[in-house]
Amino acid sequence: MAKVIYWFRTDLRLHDSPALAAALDLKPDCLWPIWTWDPHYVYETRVHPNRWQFLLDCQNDLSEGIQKINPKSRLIVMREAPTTLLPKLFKHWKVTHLVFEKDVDAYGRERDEKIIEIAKEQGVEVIVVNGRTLWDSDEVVKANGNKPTMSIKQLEAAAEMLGDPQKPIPAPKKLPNLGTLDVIFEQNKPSKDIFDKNKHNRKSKDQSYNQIAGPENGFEVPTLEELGFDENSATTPIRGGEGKALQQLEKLANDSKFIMTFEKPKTAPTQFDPPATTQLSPHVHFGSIGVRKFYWTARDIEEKGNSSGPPQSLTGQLLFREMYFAAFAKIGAPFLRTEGNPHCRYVPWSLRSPDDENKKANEWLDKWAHGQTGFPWIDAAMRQLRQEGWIHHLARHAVACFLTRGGCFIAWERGLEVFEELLLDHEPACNAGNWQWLSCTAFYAMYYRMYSPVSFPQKWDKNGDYIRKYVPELKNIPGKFIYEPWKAPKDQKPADYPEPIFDFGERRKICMDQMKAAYEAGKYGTDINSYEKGPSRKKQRTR
DNA sequence: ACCGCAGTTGATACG
DNA sequence: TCGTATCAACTGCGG
Repeated sequence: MAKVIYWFRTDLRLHDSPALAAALDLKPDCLWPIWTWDPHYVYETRVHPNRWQFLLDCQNDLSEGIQKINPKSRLIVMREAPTTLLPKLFKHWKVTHLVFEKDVDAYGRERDEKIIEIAKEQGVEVIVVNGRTLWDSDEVVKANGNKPTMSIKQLEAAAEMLGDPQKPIPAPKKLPNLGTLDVIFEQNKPSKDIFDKNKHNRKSKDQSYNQIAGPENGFEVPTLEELGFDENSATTPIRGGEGKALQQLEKLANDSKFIMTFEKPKTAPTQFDPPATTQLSPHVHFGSIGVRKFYWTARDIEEKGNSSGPPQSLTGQLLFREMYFAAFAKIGAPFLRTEGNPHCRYVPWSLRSPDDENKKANEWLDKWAHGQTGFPWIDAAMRQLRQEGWIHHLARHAVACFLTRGGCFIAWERGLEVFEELLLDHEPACNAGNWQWLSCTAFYAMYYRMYSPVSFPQKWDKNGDYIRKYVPELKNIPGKFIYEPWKAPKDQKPADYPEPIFDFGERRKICMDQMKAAYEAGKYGTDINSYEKGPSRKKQRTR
């Protein structure tokens, strides 16, 4: 008689879930679909209200989806950290099995190892199933000679060895009833001195831990109000939920021309109505779309036509995600920073530490983060990001290059933190990997290829319609000045738009020279304690 | 080993 | 006003 907890994390869906299928294979007597409301996410991760809203959408939709299959079940949200909560549930609810989807995120792995150990002690069987990625990232690493995948070629070669990803499976038709929901134990509240990284976004104190089963005592999904956010704080039109995700995917599947001709570098970052790419990334992050479902939908159509294929095609984009997951899986927590990361080049950026008191650099960072640099293309992208939680991939390239090697020369980790807060699709592996790519510290090396904040966007948007939408101060400026308003004559220059923070041409040269010097020094994140005088990595390397 | 090539660019010169 | 060639000059990869 199996009594099973299915632990939902970043797999907020019923379709294409090999882990949920494994739980149902146990033919459970009862099954608890549980979400643990973890202080690590609530306080220790930067999350904008836009992303909270998306997550709550996903949870509400999932709970409804479960109830549609079995009206006597629903998503059970319990407000406590999993490492203290699950052992109590095991004991008091007489749980026999715990099932969840595999996670290779540095925090996730540590959390899951603890849980697995405790479960073993209590005689609870744990079943972990790969589902978040197309291939188990640990298997990818093994197939890559036990090394992190640092190029798309390496990922493709490893994937070739592992064979095609599994085909997606349909949602279950039946779900078991819930077991007991008696809470005959104390709630462990988050420590009082835990640092709340989201305090600046809250109107009032977070109330989500008041009761373990929520304010209605029904294990319900929390609300933005409970989290202390103003009701108008979620400004994005992009909403979550498996239902929405499947609709979006179906629309995509019916547009085979879009899929067959898709080449990421050719899509326009300035296009906004509708955007030039699928906007499925937040669903991929929260698991409201299954990555296998997405992959096979795209691949079947790519193969029927004359698609360019990976890496530029739609499936290619998912392969980049696999590459970053496998790199993170192997490198672990140091992948999220330069320090201690043997694969990340050391560059003497400004603000290498968040407490660095470089006044000018801090001012530039702040203006960059809030879309006030005086470069309309950069500001438009950063304002769209803050407002909507999503910008096109190439816009991310442009603003990331601008903050790091192509303008401000500020440490990529400072930009990563801003993206962590604002992106709906924030995925630690992809975010860190892309910041390393754009700052030319790993994955990519052509630092002399620099995005111009003036000429790059003009390839797609000569008139600057994108700027006019997101930087309303410039709505009526003539097209020939829209990317360079500082060149406009006084009477045509809007008074409420800032002057540029620097002369881009000058900064371009300074950054390029510094990057050249950093490449010649050849030091990496593991040289960080000795980088002023330590031996050059270039000379040590035997290749 | 060595060589040539290609990779999510920009500025300029040319017909 | 275009499209295209060229240079700048790093790595990983394949022949």
